[in-house]
Amino acid sequence: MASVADHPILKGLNNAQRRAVSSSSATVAILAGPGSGKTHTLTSRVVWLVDEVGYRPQDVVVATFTVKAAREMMDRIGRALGGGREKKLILGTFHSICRRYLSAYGGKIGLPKDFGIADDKDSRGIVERVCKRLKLTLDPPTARAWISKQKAGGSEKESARAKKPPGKSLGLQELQTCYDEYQKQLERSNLLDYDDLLVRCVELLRKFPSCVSNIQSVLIDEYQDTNGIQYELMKLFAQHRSRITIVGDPDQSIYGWRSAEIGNLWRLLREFKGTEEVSLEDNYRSSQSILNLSLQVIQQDKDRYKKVLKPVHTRGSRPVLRKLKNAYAEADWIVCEMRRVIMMSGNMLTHSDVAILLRSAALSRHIESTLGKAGIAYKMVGGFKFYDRAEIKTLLDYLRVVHQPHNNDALSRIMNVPKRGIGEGTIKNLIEEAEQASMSLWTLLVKHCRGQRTAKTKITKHTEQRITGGLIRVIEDLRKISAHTDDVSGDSDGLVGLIHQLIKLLDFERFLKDTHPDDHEQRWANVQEFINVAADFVRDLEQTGDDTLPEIQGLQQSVETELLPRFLANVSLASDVQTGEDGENKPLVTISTIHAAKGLEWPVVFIPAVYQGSIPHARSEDQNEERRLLYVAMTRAKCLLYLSCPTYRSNSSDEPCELSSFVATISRSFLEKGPCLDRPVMEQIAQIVKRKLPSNEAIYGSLPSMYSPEDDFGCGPESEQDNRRNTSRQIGASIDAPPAKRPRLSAPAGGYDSSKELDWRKDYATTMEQSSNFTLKKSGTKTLHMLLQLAT
DNA sequence: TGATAAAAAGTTTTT
DNA sequence: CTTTTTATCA
Repeated sequence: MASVADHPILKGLNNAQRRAVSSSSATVAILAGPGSGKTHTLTSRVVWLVDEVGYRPQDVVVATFTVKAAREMMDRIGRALGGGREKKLILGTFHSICRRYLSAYGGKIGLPKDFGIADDKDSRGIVERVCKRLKLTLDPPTARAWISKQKAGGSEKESARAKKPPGKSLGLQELQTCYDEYQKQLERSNLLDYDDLLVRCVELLRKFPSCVSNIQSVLIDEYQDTNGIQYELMKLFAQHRSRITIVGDPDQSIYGWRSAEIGNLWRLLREFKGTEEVSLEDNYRSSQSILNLSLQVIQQDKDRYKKVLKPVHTRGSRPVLRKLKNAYAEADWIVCEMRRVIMMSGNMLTHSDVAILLRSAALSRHIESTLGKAGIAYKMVGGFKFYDRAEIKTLLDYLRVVHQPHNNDALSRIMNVPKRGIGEGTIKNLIEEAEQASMSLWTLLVKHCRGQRTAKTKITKHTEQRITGGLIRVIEDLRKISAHTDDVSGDSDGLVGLIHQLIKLLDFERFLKDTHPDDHEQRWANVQEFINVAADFVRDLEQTGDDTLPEIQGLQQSVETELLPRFLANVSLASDVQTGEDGENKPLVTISTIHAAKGLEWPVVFIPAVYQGSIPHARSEDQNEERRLLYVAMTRAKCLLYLSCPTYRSNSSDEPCELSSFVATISRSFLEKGPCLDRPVMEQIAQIVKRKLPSNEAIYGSLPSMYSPEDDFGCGPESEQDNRRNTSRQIGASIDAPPAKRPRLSAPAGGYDSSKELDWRKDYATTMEQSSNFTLKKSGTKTLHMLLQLAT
């Protein structure tokens, strides 16, 4: 026993955590609030199971919900385990694990070998088409949501959720027809949508349990987010030994809209008697006052499962609820306050210690442009996706057609890109015609152009030539190249070569210049970046050999040889592109959606737009979930937490804006303005972040003279002007100059002595200059490339 | 029939 | 502020 307690992995864990990590129970449920070290505990248990219990890494399944969480976990386990053994773990998001199993064993359940993955856009397009063709009176998005719900619910009737057939039985009938037709379409294009990955994997593991006969233990992170089908998957993965470890927090369940069922927790405890429950009660993250206030928010939910949260840190300063005139003032204030905090900490805190968390990605616009103008570098997490940029999407669609010519949707999207004189109507007709003849669009086109069959849709000679020469030819040439990339070990830049060739054949740079004269450089840079991403992918795959499943005796698995399908799958399943290694040099402020911020923490957190309609969102169905969302956001903060709310909406009509009901009743518990940041306060912060606070001399010496160390935004002599919207933006450091080519350095408003400004502004100058391109461009077009520019 | 210009409408969260 | 629909012209 004593030797067990001595294992290095248990060092630095508290008693409850140790109990969870080293538990010999078959099933372990770790329930704990934010900041209690849940993920750390889970990773430690993985290490424990491998190192101490002796399971082979390839016999352990670890499932997460986001790609980011999976990467993070892989990193952490790797560090603790060493020897690169973590790479053998079956670790990833549910979706990526399922994809792996399906490509290895999908043949057993009649799945074609080279199935593709239908992303959001594909599936939306298909549903729309189906609705139109069958003349259904359905709202396509609603239908799609319904279909997804059906799939995600799981097949076991545990969830007696026959609750809402939206509307009448007629509606239900239509939905069902739409569902069937949708599936038929997917099948025809050899595609699986996100939900299908899970559904089909359940089918596989149920019919062929031997695929997972090696699995010793299954671990699930963020368990409160599992939906019906994921619960089934979990059980199926664990079907041979029933060894399951889950960690979760019902208060942080924020994926109900994705059919997550909190009930899965009780279900687990019921179905697996003798589950050891461990609760982690110590909160290592936040100051007492942040924790108290977050608790006040979440406790408004009367039905919740109550948990203990014991702060280990000092009281800290009270969170702030700031009211501003409008969203512009709000953004300006954030910049101001952020600077104040950093200055008053004598740079103990930097930009990378600050996060701005948003209910929806669209809210980032004001903030991004204000940060840009203030010359503050930032990174945006969630929201925009690199792979969604038009030019990248086009290239990807070409690649998808190369891989799967029968993917009608991808083909129809690229048919007229670059322009080949085929209009929307023509494409629609052709698809329709192919549909009638039950062949794919590709087959129809090829047949037509070879003269084996004349399409009844009119195609002029000229366009026909362009299709033959420009499209069919390109695809077929590329397919030849692709065939040579077959073995991974051989030609290592096969994939990259393929992409290069594609770009060359399309004359893509010229195409971009022609179609986007204003910002073709941007877009071309994105294309270059895309090539880099592909190269990285190839390199990573060669290094890690990741993605493969352990061999099981007596079981034939088809080996994934081709690079292209793997790359495409990776793209569909990755929400963002890895920016990791590049961005770390410059401290960047993080802007993120709340959803994407789950599991992360920052010393300083801003939550703007805390108003009715944003949190809770106007379109949300579940108030409690919205409240939990706010709770998640608030509990990301370690030391300083700021909520803010504009009094007026800033879209054309200046309607008044109502404070979120979640904080309205407790608004008196907040400070109205940023706290005083004197020495004692800063020392508490230093203690929480475990850094050393610079001396008073160092802090105050570098302060601009006459600098007011208070949060007096909007109270100074300038405040009169703030009433006009356009001038209200000038607080952010650089904008009171007339519009210049490059943001000019000038004194912030508010009556400081501008002659002393130079010293402290020097730090910002470099980023400011580099960021000029990004502030002057339309703000929607920020790209990875720009971030890289900022970073280097 | 397709491309271009002008007008209109639309914005949650992720795999 | 942007994407999608509609009208007009070639």
